[in-house]
Amino acid sequence: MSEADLTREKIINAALERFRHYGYPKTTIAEVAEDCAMSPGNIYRFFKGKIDIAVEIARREALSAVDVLETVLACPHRGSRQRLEEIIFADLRYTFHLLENKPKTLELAQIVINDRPQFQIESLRRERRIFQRVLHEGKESGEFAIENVPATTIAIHAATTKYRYAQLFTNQSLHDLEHELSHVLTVLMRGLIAPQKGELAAETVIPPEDLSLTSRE
Amino acid sequence: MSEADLTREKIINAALERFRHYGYPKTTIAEVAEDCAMSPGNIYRFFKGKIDIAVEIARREALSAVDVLETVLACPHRGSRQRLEEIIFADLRYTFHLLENKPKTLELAQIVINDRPQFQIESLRRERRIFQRVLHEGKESGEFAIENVPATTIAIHAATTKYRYAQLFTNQSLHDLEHELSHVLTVLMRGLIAPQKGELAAETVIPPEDLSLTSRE
DNA sequence: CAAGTGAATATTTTATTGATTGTTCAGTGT
DNA sequence: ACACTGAACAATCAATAAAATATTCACTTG
Repeated sequence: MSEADLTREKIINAALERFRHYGYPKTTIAEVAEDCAMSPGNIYRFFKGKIDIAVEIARREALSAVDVLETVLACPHRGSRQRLEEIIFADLRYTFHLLENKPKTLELAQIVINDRPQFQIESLRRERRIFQRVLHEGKESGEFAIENVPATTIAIHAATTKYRYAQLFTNQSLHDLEHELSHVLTVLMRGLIAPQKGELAAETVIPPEDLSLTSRE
Repeated sequence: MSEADLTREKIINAALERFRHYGYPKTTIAEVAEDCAMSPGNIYRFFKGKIDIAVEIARREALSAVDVLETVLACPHRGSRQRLEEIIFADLRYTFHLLENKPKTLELAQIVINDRPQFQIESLRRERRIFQRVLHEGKESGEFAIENVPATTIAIHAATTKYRYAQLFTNQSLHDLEHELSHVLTVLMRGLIAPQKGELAAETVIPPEDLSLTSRE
């Protein structure tokens, strides 16, 4: 990593700390510069403006959120249904805890999206790509009866909107949301699973929470 | 209707006009009173405060929204699937046009919900009750294979959250949303419909818009 | 010349204050 | 007793002045 890149990282980390503690608006460039033992002006050799530091931080947060889902995806599983369900539950739990433990993260994301609407669109697209992998694999294995994988991916993603950053929509408890989601998934899965001579697919069971995925500190 | 009730109605209508034109915050009690040819003080014999006038107006709006869905429900239909789908599409279209044509209505609703969170909970509950009627009837007729009607009602309602006041979540066009919703409904309906020896239920077709339901002026 | 400074400037935020508005209530007329 | 008034008071808002901050840039430094 070049010298310049290291300086850039130093700035990002200093800003991250400040944003987490005091929030984006109350963090000044002068403070970040001081934390990095440099002058305010020098920040601008690495970032076009204050908002661009926030964009970079939010971009990394979004990528690490997708990483959590990828980790779930990588776990050995019995079938596509279970994989898909665990990913959606992981999404609910990860975003729920995020808003509970690091409320400034949401504030930052909203500020970034306000300035760069494209940011949200791309984050959603990345997430859908993971869903699509599972749906595709489920279709190949014959577990899912899907005619149009991209359209169905969008459908599953849209139908579970309420369970991403759920606190934005409702003040239900996580426990409540998990129960509700299990009912949603029961219907969705019955709609996806290849019909077996008159038998109804089983109800969704709430998977145990994998605490190793929860972001701590 | 008693004399007092008539005065109350006069106040509500005057306030409604003002709220629609100028919004809640920029409407003063003095103005509403003047429109009613009475003194500001007299308003308070009929409403505890300014916010309570807004609550009453929002309550009526919410009831008339449910009425629209009831109207759809009352139309003669071939089956429960079609009824349910038309209700959900009507919901999307009605709320979409509402936010497009009467943006002050949303502002008012948000102000009311902010002060009276219970208001939203009850509105959602009223809507779910309509869904539940259709699900129940579909179960009785054998068209739907549902074990737990209340839980499934909650599931269908939650899965279609994105299509109520959609502009709050996305800036997709109505046309886009209708397409997306048709995919969501395809999966949901396959999950609801009693399985028929290995046959996949048909894809959802976007129903024609019934313009008589659109709120005009 | 690459890395950085810090004072100057433009923009945004915050604090202050005067004006407006929501609400109350003693009082008027019926 | 009832329907209502309008002035008084408290709470809120809007305008603006003051302060803080983001950003630029001419200028060191190594």
